[in-house]
Amino acid sequence: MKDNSRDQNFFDRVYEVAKLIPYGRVTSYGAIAKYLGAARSARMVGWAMNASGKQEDIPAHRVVNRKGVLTGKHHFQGTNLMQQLLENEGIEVIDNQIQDLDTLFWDPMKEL
DNA sequence: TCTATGACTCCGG
DNA sequence: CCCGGAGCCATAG
Repeated sequence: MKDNSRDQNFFDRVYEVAKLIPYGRVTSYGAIAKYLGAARSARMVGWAMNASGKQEDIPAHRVVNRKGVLTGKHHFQGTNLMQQLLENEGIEVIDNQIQDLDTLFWDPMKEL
């Protein structure tokens, strides 16, 4: 057990923020990373999401890249599961890209 | 220890 | 907005 303080915290932070994403809304990795104070570690947020498979309450499908593209849909179980989940929340997704992103985008820095 | 990789983002053209 | 290149940083092998 060395010092699990920082790492564990980072992952947990990401999970908590992901859980805080409102229904029918989406955000970007960079936004979460920035909110956590690791704006330059957007990739790490994605990595945390990858590990989120251990957590069932993590709506990773609400997290997309800055373009609103479902870059991580490939990591979901189903081929189009991510899109299905988003559409289920009333989010229109075309060609792996979220439509009307401006309205659906949820910025933790701005909302929290 | 070092290298490669990636669910990203920013910058210049 | 699209394209190519560079930066960043934790994890895996």
